[in-house]
Amino acid sequence: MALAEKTDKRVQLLIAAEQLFAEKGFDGTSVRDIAQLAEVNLAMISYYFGSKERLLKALIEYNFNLNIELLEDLSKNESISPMDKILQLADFYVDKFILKRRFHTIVSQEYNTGRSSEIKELITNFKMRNFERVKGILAEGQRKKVFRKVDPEMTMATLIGTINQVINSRNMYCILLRIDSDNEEDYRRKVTERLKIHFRQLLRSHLAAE
Amino acid sequence: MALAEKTDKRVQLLIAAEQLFAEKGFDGTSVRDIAQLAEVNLAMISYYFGSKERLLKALIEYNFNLNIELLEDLSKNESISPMDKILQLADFYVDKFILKRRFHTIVSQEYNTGRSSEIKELITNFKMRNFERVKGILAEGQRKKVFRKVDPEMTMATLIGTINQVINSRNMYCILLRIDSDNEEDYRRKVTERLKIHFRQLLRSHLAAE
DNA sequence: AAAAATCAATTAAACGTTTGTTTAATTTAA
DNA sequence: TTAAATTAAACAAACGTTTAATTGATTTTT
Repeated sequence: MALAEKTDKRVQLLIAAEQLFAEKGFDGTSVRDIAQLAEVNLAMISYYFGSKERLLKALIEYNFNLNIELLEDLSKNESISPMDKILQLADFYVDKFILKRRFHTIVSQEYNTGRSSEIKELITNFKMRNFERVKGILAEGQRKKVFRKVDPEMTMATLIGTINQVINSRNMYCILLRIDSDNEEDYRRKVTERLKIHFRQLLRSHLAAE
Repeated sequence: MALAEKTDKRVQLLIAAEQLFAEKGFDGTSVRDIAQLAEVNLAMISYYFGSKERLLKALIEYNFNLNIELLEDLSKNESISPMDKILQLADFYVDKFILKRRFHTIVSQEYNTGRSSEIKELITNFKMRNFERVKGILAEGQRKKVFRKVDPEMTMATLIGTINQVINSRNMYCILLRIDSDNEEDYRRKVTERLKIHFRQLLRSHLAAE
């Protein structure tokens, strides 16, 4: 708690907001909830971010700008086969989405219901960048005759949709996979492994040329 | 006639609530919004449903109890091969989820952020029923040596997750698939077809025994 | 080096709206 | 005449945001 007091209050607010927006939704969370969890005066939200909505925007912008260069490297790497490339990409998405599951839950919610077109554009751009990356690998694989012809948009929907489904139905998959919902570390490890194995089998048979 | 008029305003409220909850979220929608769109006095919400939350519960219960017998028939039918059975089930889910996309968006939102444990249990039960159905077909296919061994929980996540991804990122897929977002009928036809073809290819290669 | 000035950080309190719900009166239908 | 349906108005509580005052630390002036 002494460490928390030392930390920047701006960061404390972002952390608290991420947790609460994911658990109760943007409109279901009051600025007083956030301030209380962050142990910060509620006026600091306006002071640092201007408004509750700009706090959300800052949260989204910060998370979207993480790890982008990591993915660029993978896409350009010529020494990896398309199949390994897509499997590594799937692993990357699994790791990142599961690790930041709260944030990605917020993104899912906000893309539908959010009233801010600024935020919607942010999310659309992020999704587009990800899709272009997948589409590029699929095209490369087809050019090299190691992938068969598939629907790139639907394949993307399957990749991201499967992960989102597991994240956004966490309660259910904790029951099905017999995972203690309170043990976040155990949840992360088990779900990550199951998803990666599933994708290895699914993507191989879906993409491999006959 | 008399009965229809009696429940008329109740139905109008349910229809308006479905649209608004899907577009702006449960907490983002006020009872005044709903009453205005339904052209009904806002006190009628408490009169008919008791509260805003019980209105949501009524909406969910009503939609979950549709088409259940239709699915039971398919599962029990012994004259259909497991592969055709799972493909018909996928088609069924695609049709139903796309047709009732607004409702299923609400379900996705509310399963994470909703504070009512009653509603969460409703949704869990619905998801469980669907999973048991899929799991049964997968087991039958493996018993008859026409399916290989796959992860049932993850396969379910892929099936429902892919559809949900398309529904919950509607903006994005309208851009990608060059669909006029305002033409609901065109959207429904094109997305439904793309999803069904994709599933036919994906599930066949994923499930077929070598 | 002490005092004064400056500016960002922080606070409690108050602001005007909007929220979901209830009330009590009135209309409608049987 | 009775009960259900419908209404406008009122309710307290919660909402996001702003205010004006105060603190704390750093810089400037004396």
